[in-house]
Amino acid sequence: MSAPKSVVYIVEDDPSFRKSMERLIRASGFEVVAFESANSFLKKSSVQRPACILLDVQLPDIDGLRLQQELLEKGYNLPIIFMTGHGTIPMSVQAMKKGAIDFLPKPFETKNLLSAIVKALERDTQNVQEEALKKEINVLINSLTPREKEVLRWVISGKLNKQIAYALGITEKTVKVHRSRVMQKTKCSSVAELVRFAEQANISPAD
Amino acid sequence: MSAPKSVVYIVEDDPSFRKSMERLIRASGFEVVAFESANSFLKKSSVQRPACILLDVQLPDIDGLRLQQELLEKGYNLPIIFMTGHGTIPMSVQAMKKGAIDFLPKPFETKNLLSAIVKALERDTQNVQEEALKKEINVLINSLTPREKEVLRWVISGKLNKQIAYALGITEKTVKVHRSRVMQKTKCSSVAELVRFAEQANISPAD
DNA sequence: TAGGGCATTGGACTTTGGCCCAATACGCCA
DNA sequence: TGGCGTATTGGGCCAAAGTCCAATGCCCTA
Repeated sequence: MSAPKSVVYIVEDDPSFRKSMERLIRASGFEVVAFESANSFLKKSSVQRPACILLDVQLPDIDGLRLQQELLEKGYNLPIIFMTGHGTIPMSVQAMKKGAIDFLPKPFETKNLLSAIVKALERDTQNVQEEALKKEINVLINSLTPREKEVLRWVISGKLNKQIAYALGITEKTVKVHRSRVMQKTKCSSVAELVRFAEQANISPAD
Repeated sequence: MSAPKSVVYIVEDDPSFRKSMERLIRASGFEVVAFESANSFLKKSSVQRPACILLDVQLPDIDGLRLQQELLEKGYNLPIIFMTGHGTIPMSVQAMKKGAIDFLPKPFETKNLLSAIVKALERDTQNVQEEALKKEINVLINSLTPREKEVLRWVISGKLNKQIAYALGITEKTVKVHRSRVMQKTKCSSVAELVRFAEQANISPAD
C-alpha cells in the first residue's frame, strides 16, 4: 500500500508569482496543480486527496473569500491557505473564522508557507480518513431495514428487549430477531461496540 | 433558577477608550469589570462565569497576545475578543489560530463588537456547562476503587464477565461484584449508558 | 403468478448477567 | 490492636440475551 501523494492546488492569477510558487512547492516534494482563476479551479471535475488549496484573495472572477464560502456550502472540506498582496485584518479574521489554515500577506517567508502547507495536508489526511470511515459505516447502516434501525436506536439507549417490544408494540421474540440481525449487519459483537458504532453514524438513542 | 449574569472583562490601558467601552457594554445589559493592564487582570483572584475578555493588544506590561497564550497555558478557557489600534494581519491570524472570538481594529462598529460579545458569552456558557458536567462525572469516577476502574474499562470494551475474569486472573463471580458496584457508583443502569459515561470521562476501553 | 425481501411469532435450549445471602484475607489508620 | 475499606470467593436463584429450529402474512417485482 503506497501512500497517495499529496496535492497542492494553487489558485493565483499573477502568472509569474504562480509559477514561482509552483516551482517552490514542487521542489519541496508535493504534487502541484495550478489555476489562474477560481472558475477554472471549480471546473476541475475530480479532486485528488489528500490536498489543500493555496488561494489568492484577489482573483479576476470570484473573490478568494467567496470561493471559500462556496466550497464550504458544497461540503468540500479542503483546507485553505490564503495569500494576498492587499489584505486587511477583517479579511484575514473572516477567513480564519471560516476555518482557513493560514492567511499570508505577500511577501511571506518560504518557511511559513511550507509549514502551513504541511499543516493543511495533515489536516486533510485526517479528513480523508474520517470521511472514509463514515462512508464504510453508512454502507452498513444502509443495509439495515427500517425496523432494524428502530430497534438499534432502542438498543443503544440501553433498553431491555422487553421494553423495546412494548415500545414498538411487538413481541420480545421479534425484538430478539431484529436485534441479532443488527449485530450481524453492523459487524458488532457487543452492545458497547454498537453504541460507539451508532455514535459515529450520528444515530441518537431512542426515548 | 435565575440565570447568572454574564461578565465582560475589559483590559485596556487608554482610560478614555476604556471608559467609553465600559459605558457602551454596560448599556447593553452586561456586567463589566475593567482593568488598565494585563497584570492587574491576572491579579484578580476569582473569575465570574460565564464571561469573556475584551482585550487590547497593546498594553503597558504584557502584550495582549502574550496574555492569551498565558491564559491558555493556565487552562483558563475564557473567550477573548481583541481590539487594536495598530494591528497587523499576522497578529490577527495568530490570535484567531489560538481561538480568539474576534479581532477588531479600532475604530470598529458598535454592532460588530456587540455581536462578538454575544458570541463569546454564548461559547463561555457552553464551556461552563461542559466543565460542570465533567466535574460531576469526575466525582463519580473518583469514587471507584482501582479494581473497579479496571473492570469498567473491560466492560466498556464489550467483554464478557468470563473474559474479564480471565484477563484479571480472578473469578467471574468477583467480576460480577465489581461490575455491579461500578453500575451503582456511576449511577448507570445499562452498559450503553456506561459506555457514554466513560467516553465523557475520557476513559478508553481496555484491550 | 411465483419468488424474494421484510416483519412477525413460536418453541426449546444455553449462556450470560444481576442480585440475594455470606465469608475470608490484606493493609492501613486511629 | 480493633475496625474500616478493599479485594476476593462461594452458592443459589431468576431474568435477560443469544441461538438453533420452523412458520406465517404482506408487498413488490420479475
